[in-house]
Amino acid sequence: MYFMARTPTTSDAFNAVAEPQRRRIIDLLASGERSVNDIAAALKMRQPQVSKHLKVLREVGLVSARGEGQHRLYSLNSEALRPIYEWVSPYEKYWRESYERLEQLLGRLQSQLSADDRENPTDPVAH
Amino acid sequence: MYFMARTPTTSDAFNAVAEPQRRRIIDLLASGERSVNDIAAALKMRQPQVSKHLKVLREVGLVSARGEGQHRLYSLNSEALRPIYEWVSPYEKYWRESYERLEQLLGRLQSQLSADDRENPTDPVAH
DNA sequence: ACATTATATTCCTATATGGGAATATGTCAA
DNA sequence: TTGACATATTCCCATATAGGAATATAATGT
Repeated sequence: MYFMARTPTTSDAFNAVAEPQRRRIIDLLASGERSVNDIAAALKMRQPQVSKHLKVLREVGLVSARGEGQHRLYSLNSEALRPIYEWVSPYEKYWRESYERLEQLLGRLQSQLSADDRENPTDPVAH
Repeated sequence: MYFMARTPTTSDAFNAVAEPQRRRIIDLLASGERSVNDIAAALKMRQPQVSKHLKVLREVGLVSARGEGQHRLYSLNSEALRPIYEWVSPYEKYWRESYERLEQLLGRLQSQLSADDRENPTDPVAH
């Protein structure tokens, strides 16, 4: 294939959850099974749009539908989020480490300041 | 605005990392600063494409460039991945829980089987 | 000034959206 | 069968790609 445009949303979970509305749907389904109209009402979306998003989510295995009856109950398959978690979670330690460095620095600055205060105290309520 | 097409890749980190090549760039930068050509060589990509991807990553704050000189050294700002981590990590417990349930079930099945064996032993090597 | 090297930008094009609107399909109940 | 309701699909359209190729811009060394 000569032309490779933007990766389709159905190519993997990363692309599927890039769309904010689909993340809202996933978040809603985390609390349990829901019908299409339930989802549409809860998220204030139109039914066809919800159906279309659910189709994308189904194609990447993020949700599955139970019951071919009048209502179709969609449920979350959180396992499909695993590749995202496994890719991103190793990075968590980086910002946690830099936060801890900041905390330590702040602690050192504070003890430095109180040492200065004892040597050269200033009146907290200047008149 | 009347028409809202697919969310731009520069709208947030979710959309930026949906592209696999950009994830490769991020993974490479995790090991330290790199110049554009370094990245292109390491990942076997063409330089203009790398520059374009870096532009997207810059616009969402995922990388920053140091030095306006001949070489520009790009470095990762992992903090920008935090929204992704914070969105996805609560789901980790779901599949861990279902894994633990499977493990427990397997354990119960195994002890059940050994109990059956003691009551009704079978020859492991039937001739 | 000039060549060299590094990086960024522009133009091109096939593809893929996502929402609105309308419609089709499917299922149940009387 | 005929409604009534739930869900899926189709068409439209403006927007946004991502890579290839060529070119522009920028900084450095001699």
